[in-house]
Amino acid sequence: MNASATKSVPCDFVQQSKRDAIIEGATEVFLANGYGAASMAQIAYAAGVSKQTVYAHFGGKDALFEAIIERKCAAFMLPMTSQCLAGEPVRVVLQRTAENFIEAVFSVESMTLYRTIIAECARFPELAAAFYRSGPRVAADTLAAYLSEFDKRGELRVSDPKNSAELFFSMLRGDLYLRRLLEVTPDPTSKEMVETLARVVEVFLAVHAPDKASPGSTVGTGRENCSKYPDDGTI
Amino acid sequence: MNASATKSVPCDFVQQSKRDAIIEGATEVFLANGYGAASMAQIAYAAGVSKQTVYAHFGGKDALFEAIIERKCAAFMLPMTSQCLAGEPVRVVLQRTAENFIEAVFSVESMTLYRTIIAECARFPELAAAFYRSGPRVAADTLAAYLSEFDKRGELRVSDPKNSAELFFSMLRGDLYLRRLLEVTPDPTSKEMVETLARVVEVFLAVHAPDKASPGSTVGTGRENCSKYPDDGTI
DNA sequence: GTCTATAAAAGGATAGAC
DNA sequence: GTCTATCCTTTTATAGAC
Repeated sequence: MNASATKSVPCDFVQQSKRDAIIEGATEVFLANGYGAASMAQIAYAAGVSKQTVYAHFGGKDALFEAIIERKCAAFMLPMTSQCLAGEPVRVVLQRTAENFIEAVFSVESMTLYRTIIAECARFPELAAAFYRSGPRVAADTLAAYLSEFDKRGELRVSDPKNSAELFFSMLRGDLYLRRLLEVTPDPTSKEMVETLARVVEVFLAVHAPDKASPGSTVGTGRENCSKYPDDGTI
Repeated sequence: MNASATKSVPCDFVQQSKRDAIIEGATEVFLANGYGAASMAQIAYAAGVSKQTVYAHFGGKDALFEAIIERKCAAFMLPMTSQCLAGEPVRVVLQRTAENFIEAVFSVESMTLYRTIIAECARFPELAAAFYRSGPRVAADTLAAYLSEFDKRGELRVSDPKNSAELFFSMLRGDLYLRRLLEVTPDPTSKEMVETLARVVEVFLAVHAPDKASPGSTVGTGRENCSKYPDDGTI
């Protein structure tokens, strides 16, 4: 009946639990500064707790970083997977997929997460793998499944759905993604992104039109001797 | 006549100068560990000099890092620019450009440089910009110039050479680049890269065939209402 | 110019009180 | 569980001898 319970927090406008506060603060600090430049003192301050509380909950800096990044990776593709496009016509599927992809991938938060993971992929290889699986991989697999359907129904000609899906997302990233990742001016405008998106959809549809040969098949028209390497299939 | 000269190095199998040794050692350590995890002591040891010598030559860690990365950026695109392709037929230009690009960009050294720059692009924004200008930008501009020529001669239909060049390199990077950047298994094989390269050239040629509408032009076939956003050209 | 030795600070992790 | 105070290591940067 009294307030002597060990786990209740009397003041309720603050964080529900210290643990959540730590997660929030650590996310902010790690994504802003990267792993190396983020200090435990800084994280504790941002969370409004003492350093020792951070250690009590997460053990150490490495474990905390892994928990934070894994959490972010899991939430990364929500905009992509929240919408079911089954039954929609080809163009709608491509357009919406592209929009969802851009929304998920071009956001400031995603770019920061991506930079952080790349920066630490030597020290935390498992995080990089988790990111790849929960992000680009699931996006490509999802689109590939749609493409297979369209191929079966004869609405597209897609001999290798996985490859074609990857091609779609590669085109979508394009130079805009690089510029945004490196924070190079001029930063891509919303107009540029919409134009790129539209062009990518058009190119993709043109390449996979049902009456054409699929890009997966080898087209043998004059491909001889263009390489500077010997013709043994390697580089 | 004696060895009292202040600048000569009697033993000639070692580095010609301490400065070169520092550059070499710092490059190695910075690219292996990143900016934060690299220590000046480590760099001095790798260079075979004392810490103070490093400070005497470069002033501090920041200035040393900038010098090292700028140097690497300048040398980054040598494989791409060392070969002149003027006068070659379309397919040869595309194939060679793609091979040179992959050679320059997929090398272990390039990937490491790229990771390091991304990791520090908040702290050293000018380095990121220098990388972009000396790498992706010059590659796209070079290809765009060739594409303009082919368009004039009627061998391709390229309404926006810059955009098409960027599309070409975007397709070329593709999922393979992402996997290599994140060091995700399975690492792309040489065979995969050659196949991707061939497919990209085919797709690019198909999309820019002289008898077809260029992907830059808006194709008005059924593009209405596919977006989930209002139709005002923004996201 | 180059080295050895040292100063000065910051960061990760822990001990012990409550 | 949480906090304050502290330990120990590492790191950047500099002083002074040769």
